[in-house]
Amino acid sequence: MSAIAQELTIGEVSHRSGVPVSALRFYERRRLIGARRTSGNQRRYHRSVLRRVAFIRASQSVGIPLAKIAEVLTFLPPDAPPTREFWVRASQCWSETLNERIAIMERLRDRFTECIGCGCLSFQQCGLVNPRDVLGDQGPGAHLLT
Amino acid sequence: MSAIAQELTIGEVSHRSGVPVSALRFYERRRLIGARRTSGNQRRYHRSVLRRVAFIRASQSVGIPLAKIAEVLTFLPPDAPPTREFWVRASQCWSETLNERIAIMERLRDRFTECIGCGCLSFQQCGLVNPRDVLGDQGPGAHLLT
DNA sequence: ATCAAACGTGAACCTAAGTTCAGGTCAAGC
DNA sequence: GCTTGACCTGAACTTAGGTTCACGTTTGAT
Repeated sequence: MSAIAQELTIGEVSHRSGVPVSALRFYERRRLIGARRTSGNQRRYHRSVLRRVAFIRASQSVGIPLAKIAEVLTFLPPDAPPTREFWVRASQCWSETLNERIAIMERLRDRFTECIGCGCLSFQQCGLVNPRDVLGDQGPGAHLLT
Repeated sequence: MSAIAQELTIGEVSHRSGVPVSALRFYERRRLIGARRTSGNQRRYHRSVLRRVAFIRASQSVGIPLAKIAEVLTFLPPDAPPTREFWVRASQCWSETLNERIAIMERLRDRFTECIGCGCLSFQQCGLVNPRDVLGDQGPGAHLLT
């Protein structure tokens, strides 16, 4: 399969990471990953791309949009394993975010429970249905990040 | 503004709820809300639509997709204030979901922190980058719900 | 009776995150 | 040296959740 030791084809990266080939190409267009090309224009990946891809998927799984992930990935040296420095920076970005989201959801969960208690006679005044104090006035959708 | 007491135009609902008129019409197409029509085909809403809309937005704010919200709204009697029964049912649906999501994010946050400690020499074996045990094999995106 | 503001409709457009497809090229085992 | 599976590209399509637009009708205050 792989010719030169340590270099991976897109199929190998896909298989090892569980991420579809189409998604890998898509991430490349969005500049989240990169690869050198063979003389025949095929992609050849450095092993470290597996870590990048893993990082991307882990981040996505908590709802972080690709654009944000791309920003954080600029801390990661291309074609090299993630440094401790990278982890410190990424973690600063992510865990603040995660903590905020956790807090938002806990508040909402608790308010739901309160609403049951109160029978929601005061629905319109109730914190649950006026979550602006928590979420701000950001329009529709799940504005947990962005 | 309002002619018959308690009936609201779409503009009034929009203004009071903070939800754009276009979104209200969109929710109607998705059968999340409804309204009677005047002889001139304009929408007239029962006051209770404000509660429905508030419920929709509160639910969306924690990432619940409209389709799921629509399901839960079938418990809500049309043109009537939410009953205690409704709250019990909705809360059963939502708080299970919220608890799961909170748990997922806490695990991921903690793993991020671990990764800093470990310098991620074992990145590929690390729980963070192989979150399938947590999220299952659901493909891309934030599969926290659905 | 008039007239502007508010309302109505359908169609097109938008972002995110991809997937699918058509048509063509590369590479490696036999 | 040939063949087949893997790879390439760009374009079109998808779902969610809407927004924007063009164009026509209703309302209700004066």
